[in-house]
Amino acid sequence: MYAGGVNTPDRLIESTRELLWERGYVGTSPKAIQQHAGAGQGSMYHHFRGKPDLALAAINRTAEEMRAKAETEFTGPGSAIERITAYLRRERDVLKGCPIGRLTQDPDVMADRVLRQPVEQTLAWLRAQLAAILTDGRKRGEFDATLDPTATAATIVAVLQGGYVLARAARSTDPFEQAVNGILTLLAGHSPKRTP
Amino acid sequence: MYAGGVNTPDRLIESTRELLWERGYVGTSPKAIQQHAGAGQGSMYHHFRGKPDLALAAINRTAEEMRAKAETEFTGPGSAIERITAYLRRERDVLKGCPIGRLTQDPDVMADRVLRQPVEQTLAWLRAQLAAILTDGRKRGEFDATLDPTATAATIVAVLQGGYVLARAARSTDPFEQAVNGILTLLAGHSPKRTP
DNA sequence: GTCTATATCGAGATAGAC
DNA sequence: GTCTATCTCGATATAGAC
Repeated sequence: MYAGGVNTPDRLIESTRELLWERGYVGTSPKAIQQHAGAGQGSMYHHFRGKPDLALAAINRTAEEMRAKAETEFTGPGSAIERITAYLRRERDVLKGCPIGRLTQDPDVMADRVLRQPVEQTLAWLRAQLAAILTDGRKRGEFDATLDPTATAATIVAVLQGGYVLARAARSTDPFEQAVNGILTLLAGHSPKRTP
Repeated sequence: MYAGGVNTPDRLIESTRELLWERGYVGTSPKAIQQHAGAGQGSMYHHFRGKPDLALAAINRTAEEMRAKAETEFTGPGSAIERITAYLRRERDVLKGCPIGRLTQDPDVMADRVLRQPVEQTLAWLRAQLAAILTDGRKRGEFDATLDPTATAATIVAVLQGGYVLARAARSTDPFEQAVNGILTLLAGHSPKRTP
């Protein structure tokens, strides 16, 4: 109830965000949203045209929030590897997984151009940002020349997304943390300063 | 129709496997399974007690198949890095994702001990196998001492699972392949033979 | 074993009163 | 803006005939 929102449309959006995160699009009913938001049937259909409309508002807000959070770490102080470390080690609700990534498994979301778009864009943006940071780091001599920024960026985002999957399967954050530690160790090994 | 099975129970299981893969547990109805299998209502409920029972049979079969396939690559010829490469680069239906990993996003699956178990076990087994291969590789001098087999194994499985997510979001296999290339390059960089 | 009939419930929405 | 009534389907079965 009262999912953080001030007015009814806001509470409906916040409730939808939470339910989409926990149960996905297919598993979330209008009725469940209404109950979670403490809003009536008529109220919901007054403010939104239906489930897809409400879901779009929820997904957009989540995507925006995700980018804003990542941006503070990406544009923060420190070397490339430090900024990437800050991003990967940020406090997260690991067992709940990624609210955007999980939507890629939702057939009704992926079948809808409009709902799919923020998912597509957000993950593409993440990869691009990390690639830029890696390119920057390579210029500053943090990584050797064999490191491909685009490929490595995809690897890093994949480790996050896959780390969530492993954590959920194990019902433990351990595999997530191991995966993050693993990629950071491997990245450190690509420093030209390394003495084998 | 006729989802590869010979008899009715078999066709029902195969149909369930395909639908679970495409639409998940919540998004798959008994009716859809029956139509896909070309079986009637009564027929399905004669052979299986209901949707969870049928799903369990389907998930178990998928899990078994996944382990069998991975095992041929893990126990194949070649160095540790070669076996890992063979596993990661195997022909896959990348855009469909991992039929086991996707179940971690299914609230009704994760809420059921029995349905959850094969998911949990399969991914744990994968990590353990890769850790063993990495330990072996380190003993043979393929990797330097800083490489942690358990952490790196989690990273590798996460790259796969996350690579699927990125590919689905982009509706392209490119990010998957980039992620795989990225992790393989990073692993190669951890060879003690490397001259920086 | 398979078929059809029937039952209950929830999903997703529209209509019109207040 | 919000509420209640109502509607149509589909989800998920059970029962009993064939």
